[in-house]
Amino acid sequence: MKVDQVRAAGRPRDPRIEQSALAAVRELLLTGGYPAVTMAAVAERAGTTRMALYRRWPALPHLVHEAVFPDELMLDMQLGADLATDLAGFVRGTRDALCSPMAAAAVPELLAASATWPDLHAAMLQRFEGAFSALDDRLAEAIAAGEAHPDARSDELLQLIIGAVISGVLLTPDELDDAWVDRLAATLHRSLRP
Amino acid sequence: MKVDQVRAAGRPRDPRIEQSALAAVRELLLTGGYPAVTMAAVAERAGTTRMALYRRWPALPHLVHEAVFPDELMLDMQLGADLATDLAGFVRGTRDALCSPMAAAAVPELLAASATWPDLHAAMLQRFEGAFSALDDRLAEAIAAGEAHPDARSDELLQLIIGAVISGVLLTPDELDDAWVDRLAATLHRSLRP
DNA sequence: GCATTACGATACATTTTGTACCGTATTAGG
DNA sequence: CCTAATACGGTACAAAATGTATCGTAATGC
Repeated sequence: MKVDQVRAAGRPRDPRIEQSALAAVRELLLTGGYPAVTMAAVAERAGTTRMALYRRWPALPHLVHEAVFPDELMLDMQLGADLATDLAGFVRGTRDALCSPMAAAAVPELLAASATWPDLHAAMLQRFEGAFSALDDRLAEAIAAGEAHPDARSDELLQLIIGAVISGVLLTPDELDDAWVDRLAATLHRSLRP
Repeated sequence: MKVDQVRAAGRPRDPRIEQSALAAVRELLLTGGYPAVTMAAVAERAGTTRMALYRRWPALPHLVHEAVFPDELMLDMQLGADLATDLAGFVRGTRDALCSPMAAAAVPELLAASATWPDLHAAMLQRFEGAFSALDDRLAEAIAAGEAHPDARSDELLQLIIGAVISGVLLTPDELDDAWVDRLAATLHRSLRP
């Protein structure tokens, strides 16, 4: 999958700087929230300079995004149960990914920054690709089994799940407990009935 | 409703400054997006100084919020039809309020700023109070008429509507047409069936 | 008249960003 | 070995934005 990069001439980048910078962002997010994350603060805590950061990321939101969402989302879901259980798993995974203290501190600013940097917008969407295809497969399976009505759309379902989590974390962040997850999953399940 | 303010001593504030400042924010939002809205730019376009703005609003997001959402939301909904139609009206009104060019430019930044200013968070929630109580009444009516199942919750329904619109405007802002509204309303209607 | 507040204008410190150097270090390739 | 290319740390600088302060003047209530 990963192509061999053409070995660039000149001194190679120190790989430890990238790791220490990402770690510094995570620590700053948890201790001081997004306002504490500045290029200067990250560089100082990572033991390097702002120039080394500008070489690696075009702007602060890209660095924050990579620190908070280094991989695809919701890889730990256990699908294969009945539809209601799998839906609850999707909702729980989405909530856990977007409502952790670190994500809650970063997500609103990342969403706002997406208006300025379209590539950041695309990068955030890309993190949901795996979840989306899994949801798409699971919904097709449910439709084939007669457990969901044929007009149900996985993109609309994903939009409802993500939207409920986002509006929840933005508007009522203290109420997103497991009972909330189960209620939302039950509602979505009802919306899929044939 | 409005209490007579105790007439403060000293020179009264020029009411035209407040109006011209709010108008300046709206113009700047439409022409240059949120990055173009700064205290200096607003003051210059409004024909006043930054000091006059700082006297009226504690920070820029409060000024933007008042410019974009001066009143309660969705006062133009026509309820009283069947549940499916009224749900579509709710969804359409929410979409129109949050997806206008001005709102789309301001909402993400306002949501991010809510983390810093809790009063801004409360002010945004307050704009939905009228819509929430209307939705609450309409849902209670539907439950009484047997059109919705008794466990349906209006707060969860509102969260789904707002969330779908927000995730839509953040993730796929070009697909929120009337067909999208109708599909979402139909899905929500299905989720409410007894 | 006096106290109080608003206004326009200006000034100042602070923070953050983005860019630009400099000398030094590390690598690839001739 | 020598050169080109790039990274690194350190520093410097300009620009923008925020927040606070000051000054003389204007408007209002008591």
